[in-house]
Amino acid sequence: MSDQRAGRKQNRGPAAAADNRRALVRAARELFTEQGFAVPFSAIARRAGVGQASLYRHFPDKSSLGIAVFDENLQSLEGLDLGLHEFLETIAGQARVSASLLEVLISTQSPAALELAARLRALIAGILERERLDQSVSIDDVAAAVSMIAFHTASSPASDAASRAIAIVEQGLLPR
Amino acid sequence: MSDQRAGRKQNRGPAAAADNRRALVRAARELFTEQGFAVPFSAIARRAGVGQASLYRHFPDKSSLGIAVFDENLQSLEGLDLGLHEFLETIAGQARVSASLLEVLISTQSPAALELAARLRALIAGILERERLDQSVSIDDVAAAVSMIAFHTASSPASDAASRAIAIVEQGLLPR
Amino acid sequence: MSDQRAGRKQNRGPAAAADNRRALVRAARELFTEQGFAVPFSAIARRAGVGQASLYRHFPDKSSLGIAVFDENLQSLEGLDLGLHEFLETIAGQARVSASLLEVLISTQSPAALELAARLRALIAGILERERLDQSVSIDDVAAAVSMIAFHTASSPASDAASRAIAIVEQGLLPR
Amino acid sequence: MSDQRAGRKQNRGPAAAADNRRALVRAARELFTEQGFAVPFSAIARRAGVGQASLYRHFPDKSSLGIAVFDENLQSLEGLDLGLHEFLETIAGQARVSASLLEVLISTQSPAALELAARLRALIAGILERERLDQSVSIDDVAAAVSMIAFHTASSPASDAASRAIAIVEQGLLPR
DNA sequence: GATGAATGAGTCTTCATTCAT
DNA sequence: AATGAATGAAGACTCATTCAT
Repeated sequence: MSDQRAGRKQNRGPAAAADNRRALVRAARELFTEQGFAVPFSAIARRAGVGQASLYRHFPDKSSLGIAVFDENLQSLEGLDLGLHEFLETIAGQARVSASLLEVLISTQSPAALELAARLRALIAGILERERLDQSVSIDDVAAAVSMIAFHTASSPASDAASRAIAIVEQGLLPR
Repeated sequence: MSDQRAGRKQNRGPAAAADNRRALVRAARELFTEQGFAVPFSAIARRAGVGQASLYRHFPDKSSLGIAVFDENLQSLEGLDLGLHEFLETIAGQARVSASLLEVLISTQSPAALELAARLRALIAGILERERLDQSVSIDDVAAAVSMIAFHTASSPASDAASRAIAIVEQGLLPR
Repeated sequence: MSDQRAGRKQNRGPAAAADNRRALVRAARELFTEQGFAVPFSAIARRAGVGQASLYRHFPDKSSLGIAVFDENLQSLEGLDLGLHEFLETIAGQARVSASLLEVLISTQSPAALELAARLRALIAGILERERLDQSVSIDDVAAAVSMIAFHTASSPASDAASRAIAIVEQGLLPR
Repeated sequence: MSDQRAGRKQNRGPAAAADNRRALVRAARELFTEQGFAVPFSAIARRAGVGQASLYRHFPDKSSLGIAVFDENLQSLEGLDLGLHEFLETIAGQARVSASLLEVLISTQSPAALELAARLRALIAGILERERLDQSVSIDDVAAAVSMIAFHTASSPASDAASRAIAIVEQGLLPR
């Protein structure tokens, strides 16, 4: 009778920490996409193949997980120098995740969340500058547009929900 | 203190039926406003001061309650001959409720829900006619605008969320 | 506005009493057949098209309803002068109801229930006499056989459950 | 009295898993015996002294618990090389449990349930071979006999219900 | 005497969170 | 530091029974 019970996962020790973290963030992104931010916290650990308590060690609550997902999303966007239209399409393309992350921003006042909000605004500012819109379009307007597109697209079953929302909002933002 | 055990509510008999129904719809509207559509179904009975089973007798599920609230809202709007702007402001003014009702429409395919959807479209059609916009603005666009405004305003803590969203969307709808 | 609310059943007064009683017994028999004795008491009133409280007035509990059904069954059997085989087949043919009624007999000690038990034994005694088996087969044995057939047939999904059970039990009863 | 609030149970950690499983199966057997298969699922957790959710972790529904009890029963029988009479007496001796397990077999089509049914038939086949009855008595007949004995004995308050049922059925099975 | 609505207790099931190993 | 099992508190839903009309 060995010490290791069948079916019990190897305890790989500290070395697993980074791997686990990555797996958790990936699982969270998948589940936010499939089921929205309301997924059971425990489902994320299961999907990641990680123990329940390890999830709590890395992320004490769902918000902190959302922040980690958000952070990755921002990082990839920050490298792209997108135009406004592509930016909005990217948001809409991951509408379920985008909406989840906005929920986090709304419900959390942690420094980490505030920092993300600031980075999002900086990202928008860069886009506006690049498109020479920074005189006519405010960051707040674009932020509102992002929220409208994300929540609407995430909720609507219509296949053209995203493109319709983008079309309306884009015309709504541009100077007459 | 009478012989009657405190906490046990009087059974007012069938006469209470209409009162109870009204109280339930009112409580639902309040709680949808305060906490969104995700509010526990049982909380509505509690708020209405009505037994759990009575809630189920009147409304077998949360959707049917949402439909009742929606129906009242539509009825009041149908009498008003609003303009587009006032219409959108009304939606935004009860954003939490509006968003809840849209969730019902999305998640339910019952005949009652479909009828409400049709009435909502008819309401929009009337507005577009009255404003002579029916050639240039589609009902689908306005419906999407309603959804965007409702979900965004319901989610955003910013005090000017509604007016900003309406401004963007209104310009986005109008013909260039 | 008349006194009579739409959808509210006419209160036919005392004249309805006998009709209601009949409808309740019939509904009980149907539901015992379809779903067994465990059907919700309230379902019986609904099926009978009778108010909940009227059910309670006629039959204060499910046992008393079962007794009424049982009584009708016995009355029809008492007029038939069946042979043992036909008797057992009749039991098996209404296995769900038979099992329900046996449950009543087991769980109730009311005079009415005891009287039914006595009548059932008398019925069996008559059969044994007619078949000249009263010297070799005891009433208790037949009663046990009835119970075995009823409960087994009521429970088994096999299509030949009844005939198999009858065959076994019949050979088991007869003198070697 | 320690600092720990009374009523809050120690969390013994994973080490308790096997103990809990055993306690649950034992509690289920007891309660099936005392109250039949209709016993509330939650009562089993209470009797076992185990949290509600732990019960669900080990056994997602009552059927799977019934299968575990059944499995233990079969295992003990499989080692005994019983004769037909002793076999039937064993069934009758635990009639309430036997009847509960038959209910599981009837209501469930899971692979685990089908496997148990197969093992039961194999057990019967072995008995018939050992008693040189395999030419004259079918497995189906014995299975029906088991069901009749179990359900009848489980239901009947008569003290001699089991022996009477066995006597009838045994003569009914044997070749004339 | 009939009606059907009201009531709260009880059961099932899931979830966030904690803990021994 | 990871693991997965344990915990009890909610929430959904149903039922037997009672009551005003």
